Amino acid sequence: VLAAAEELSFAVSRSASSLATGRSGRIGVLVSGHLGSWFNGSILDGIYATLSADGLETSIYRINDATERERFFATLPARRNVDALIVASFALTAAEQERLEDLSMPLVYLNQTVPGAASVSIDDIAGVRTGVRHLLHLGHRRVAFVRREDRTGFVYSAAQRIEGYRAEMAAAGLPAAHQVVLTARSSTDGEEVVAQHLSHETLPTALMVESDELALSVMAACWRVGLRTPEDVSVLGFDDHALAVTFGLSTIAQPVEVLAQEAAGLAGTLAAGPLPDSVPAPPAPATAAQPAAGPPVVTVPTRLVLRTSTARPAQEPEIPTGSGPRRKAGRPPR
Amino acid sequence: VLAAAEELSFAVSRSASSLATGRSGRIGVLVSGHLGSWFNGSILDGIYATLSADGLETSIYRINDATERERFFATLPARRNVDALIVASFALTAAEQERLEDLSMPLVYLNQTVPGAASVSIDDIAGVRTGVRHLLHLGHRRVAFVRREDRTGFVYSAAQRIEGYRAEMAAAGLPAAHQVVLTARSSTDGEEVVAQHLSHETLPTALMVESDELALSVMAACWRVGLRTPEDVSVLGFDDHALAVTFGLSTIAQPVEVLAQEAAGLAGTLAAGPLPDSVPAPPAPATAAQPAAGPPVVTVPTRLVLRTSTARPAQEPEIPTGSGPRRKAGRPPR
DNA sequence: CTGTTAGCGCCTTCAA
DNA sequence: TTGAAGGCGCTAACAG
Repeated sequence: VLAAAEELSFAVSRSASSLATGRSGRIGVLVSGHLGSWFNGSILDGIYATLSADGLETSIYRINDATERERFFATLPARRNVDALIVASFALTAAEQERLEDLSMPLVYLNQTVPGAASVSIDDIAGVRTGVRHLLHLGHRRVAFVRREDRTGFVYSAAQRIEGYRAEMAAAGLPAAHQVVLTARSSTDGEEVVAQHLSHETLPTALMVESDELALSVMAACWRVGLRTPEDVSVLGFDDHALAVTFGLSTIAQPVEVLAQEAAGLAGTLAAGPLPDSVPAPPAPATAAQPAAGPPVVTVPTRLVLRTSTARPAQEPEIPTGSGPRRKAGRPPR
Repeated sequence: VLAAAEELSFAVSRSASSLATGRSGRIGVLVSGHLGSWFNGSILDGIYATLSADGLETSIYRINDATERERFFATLPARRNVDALIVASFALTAAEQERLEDLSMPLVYLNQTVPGAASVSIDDIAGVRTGVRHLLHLGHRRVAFVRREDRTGFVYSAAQRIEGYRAEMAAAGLPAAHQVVLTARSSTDGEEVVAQHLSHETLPTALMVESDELALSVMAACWRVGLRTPEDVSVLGFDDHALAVTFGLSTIAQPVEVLAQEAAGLAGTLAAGPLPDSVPAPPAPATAAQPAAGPPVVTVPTRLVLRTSTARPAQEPEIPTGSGPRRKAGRPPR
């Protein structure tokens, strides 16, 4: 009997087994934007890898614009079709978060912390602070931050990164007046950034860029007009995009594989837990004992990766680095 | 009644409906390698977009190594879990193709033509021929081809591209002796390519590179050693990677969105056709009339996209371009 | 045209 | 330990 099954390479129908067991063996991933973008692609790959190792499938829910966003939260297509949902998208509104609660299935937020919900994220602000600190320690004082305009109403955790810049600059005694923010309209808008950079009264010597994609575009635009990196300007990115290594871009690495693995593992575990009541549960009585520990909130560390786009500024800084012996100026190490 | 359903944002269970109807509303996509790679990501995005417009879901089957490859074809997990399969991976062996036939579900090959099967692909060879022709018309004679070593037993349609180079060079009266092939070990191995390039007795003036990813790596390596593009060497890529525009890489554009859309549309249509017999059909009698037309085989055109990495060679070519009046040498147009 | 019912394929429970 | 049966939620066929 088994031999025959083997012979015909019988595969169980997930539909039928799901109907019988009440679980679909599927984890949903809510993403926004292009699936082929560096972040989405990497996250998807990591999630797929760890889920498939557990025999689970990955279901994608992609939201590209306001209409799709509205419809997703109106119809909640994930309901009863996945066992858990990983939210790896823009920042949700409170109303949207509540709506997802209605799903009565485990939720895992990725790069987005929600009170009372499981999440796994990096610390965007700490990451940027590390990056800016690195530039300051190299001797830079005129450090600009390069950000990207918010797109169509979608806010990402990356939008917080500028706060890390502000905080670290302020901590170094370089408050608002010394801070310079350059703004790109899109991630490929390096030209505009260089234009703003070159228009500034006192040329920044280093650029902390919100994302690698934008940083690469900025570097390319620099080179086009003859600005060398790091000789004329240091450029530091954020993400560790696949092509950062190709172009020698120093960056704050965001460990997407770890992020994805943690989120997927968590989602898988939670999904394997007790089945949610099929009938909408009545509001929990106020007397119910609170669960001892809240849902897991994991933060994975970022890491500064030095390549060849950052170095000490060409001129000796006017302000000494601070404590420690004053070092002799030398050629920045390659 | 309907109001109540609306209220609770009821969503049908795909599992149950699939069990009842015999169709899962799901299309499988077989891919290999990293889901976040430019090609996989773009294809997935396009497929997802057109499928979801038809209310279909996308199921990913990713094969990363020989073990996974073997297991996929042994267990055929797609069986009974998707309504059609899009094969967007390495070139399948004849045995593997036959195995997929066992699934008795519609198959659509993407960038891979299989006799008797539906497929949608670009013409890799014609694409490269166009690219090489462009370089020859610019006046280049010492045109090298840059390829990537086969990885672990996975052969991709891109491996044929070198044939386009050979053919076009030969057609231009530049046979084997004039042809130069540089080989990279990986897509990020530009250094090695430039090393080989600079070691060659007579320096090629143009490089036709198998893929944009590799071309970007080659350009970066060129710049690192002071070789300018296109002044010192023209570089032409293949794909139209998202970052090609950022770095001004001229390229043969492969319209992935179209590819994906066609494949998904085809798969959706075929999946909507008659249900396959659930009992394995007996071998068709030899007398059965052949269906009039074979399955659809669509070829989508590639397109030369000129940016700033290709130009006329610095020196006047030794051999005149051929027919037509000899033009005066001038600065290559930017 | 609306209301009822059988059954899709699998899992789990209960009986043998 | 092995075998038979009910039901998961939905659809389609059928009866009213």
